[in-house]
Amino acid sequence: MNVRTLCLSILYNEDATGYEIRRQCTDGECAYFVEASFGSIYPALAKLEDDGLVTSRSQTQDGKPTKKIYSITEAGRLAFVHHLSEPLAPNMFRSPFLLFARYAHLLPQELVEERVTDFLNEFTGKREMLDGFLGKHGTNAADTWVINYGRAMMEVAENHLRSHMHELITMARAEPKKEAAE
Amino acid sequence: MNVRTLCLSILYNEDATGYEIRRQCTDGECAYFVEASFGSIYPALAKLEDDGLVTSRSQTQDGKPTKKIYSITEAGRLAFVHHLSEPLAPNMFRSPFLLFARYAHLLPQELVEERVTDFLNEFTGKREMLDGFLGKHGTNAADTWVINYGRAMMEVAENHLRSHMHELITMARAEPKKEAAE
DNA sequence: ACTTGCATGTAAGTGGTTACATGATTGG
DNA sequence: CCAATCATGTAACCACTTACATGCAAGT
Repeated sequence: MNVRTLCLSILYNEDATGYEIRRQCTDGECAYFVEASFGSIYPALAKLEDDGLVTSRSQTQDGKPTKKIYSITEAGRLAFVHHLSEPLAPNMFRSPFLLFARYAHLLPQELVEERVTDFLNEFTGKREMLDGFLGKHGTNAADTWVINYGRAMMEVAENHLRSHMHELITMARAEPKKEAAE
Repeated sequence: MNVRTLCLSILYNEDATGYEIRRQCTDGECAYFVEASFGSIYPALAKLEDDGLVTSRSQTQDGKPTKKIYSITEAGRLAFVHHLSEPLAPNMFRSPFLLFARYAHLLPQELVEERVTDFLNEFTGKREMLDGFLGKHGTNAADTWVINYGRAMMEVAENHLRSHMHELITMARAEPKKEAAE
């Protein structure tokens, strides 16, 4: 699932600038399962325009830079639906934390505690963000379904961690780091 | 968390060949949160050897190709622990399926049903794989912790999907794809 | 005075993947 | 006879990230 498709998915619902698309990827409802930076969004939009899948118009604003608003074309809508009909790329979950956790016994306790707390907070933050979206206007049934799925996942992660984080922390080296050479 | 660190993490516990490292990434206990292909593992091992973090010896076998067994050095162990002590890269979860799900209403019902079933089966498969590791020898406390964490996540994903997949399927277009032009 | 938000874009670099090249052995 | 497993490695390619370049306005 490349950035081009991601842009089409957002433009399917409403016109947007590159900047707004990026904001949706950072703070929007799909922030927990997609990612994209400016460096990939702007070239993606330019290419989509070359291919006739989107059009753009510039809008000057006072006090703010001119923005370039993109709209999806009929060809863009078709291409997007066609893309969704093809086999999906695999879901990927990569967790440096879980790799870290496997070696908890090699590391100082404070560090393990800090990392596990960060990990927990990540989920708490994301769950709260998703909660925020549920109350909002203009959220259709499918969006709500996706948000609820995310919520369910964040919730177990939180609960599981709260119940079991101390097991991991007690596996860590009790002595402070500097005494390791003794 | 790059492939070099991944190789060190495996070699920390036991000697291995590039081929075996890749197998552990595909079928091993950390298969659900890391990934690496031959094209990244072999160059990574070569570079680790250049840097003196691993050593290798060749072993001829009859009926099978000669293999190159890598061992971690003391410098490699230190580098690995040092790497774990540094700030962790963010966890990443990317799900083309969830993007797909948001547009269920645009797609034919059979397709949505197929994709959601594939998604469910992915979790069932992974949970079964993790169950298999729990019964095994030589699994230390931290590994068991990580496996249990994974199990917990797979389990809710499964249960949530089984309970809610039909909601998503009913959002899909009831008519078959080919009649879309009518 | 400094940072943040708005806004677009490019260039260099990275960290991979995919496909290719090679080849013996075993099992269906 | 074909596919899969074992086994190593390279080269071309790709998608994306990071840092850079630019600049004004509003808030702290």
